[in-house]
Amino acid sequence: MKLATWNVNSLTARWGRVESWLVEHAPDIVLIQETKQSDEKFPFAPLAALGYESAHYGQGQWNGVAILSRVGIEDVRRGFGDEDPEARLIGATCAGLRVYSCYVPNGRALDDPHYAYKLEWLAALARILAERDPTKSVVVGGDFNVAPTDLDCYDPSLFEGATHVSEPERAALRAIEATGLVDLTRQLNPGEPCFTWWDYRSGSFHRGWGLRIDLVYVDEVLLHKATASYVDREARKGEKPSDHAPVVAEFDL
DNA sequence: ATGTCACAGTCCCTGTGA
Repeated sequence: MKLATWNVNSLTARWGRVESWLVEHAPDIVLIQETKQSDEKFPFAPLAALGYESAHYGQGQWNGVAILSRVGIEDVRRGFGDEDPEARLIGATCAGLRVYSCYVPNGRALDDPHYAYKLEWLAALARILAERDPTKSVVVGGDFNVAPTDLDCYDPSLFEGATHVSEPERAALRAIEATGLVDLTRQLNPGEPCFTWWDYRSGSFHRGWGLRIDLVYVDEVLLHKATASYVDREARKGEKPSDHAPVVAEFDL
């Protein structure tokens, strides 16, 4: 079973690249972030032609998350509950696995109200994961907008006082891990940076100025069934790429 | 620390968000 997570930075702008990537890599389950589409614009039919059922939580101009599955999609949950101001979380059950696609708020700056919203959002995610059905394996993937450790940042000295690396954000990730989850890409690639995002500006990708902020959390059962987790840097190259590369996880179920 | 990209509306430029 092959699962991928990818912040596409507008599915409208990225459709051609996403379609060819799905054909080439043939993942079974795909977690998408930043579709930047309403549900009306989401390409349900073209995805169905590729063999994927889809669930989308769209907002329009900003945010928007989706799950694509070739192995069934049931019990879709959009957001945390009744007072979700932004479309950043969708969950579904695919082939018996509970999967979540997450687009964690950026935070903008440590003194910005959006940073407090980011921490509250991560705490809400930890709460629903703590309350999950413990008999069902879970995958929580997406753009977390947090580099879990300094290894996940190309130059920590440039990020002092910035978002994405602050201690409260990292503690919020540890609270998610404390519900029984493991950062799969890091677990399978100890010591390797495995960056997933590079700023469009300044030729960051070619200079290696990246962060690892797109993460795949799995429970212990799935950890032991995992055979690989890697970043497809090829998808960050060429014409009109997203600023994020897909992260892939493979399991022998 | 910025040599970019995508979006919508003010609509072929500008402000916002990343």
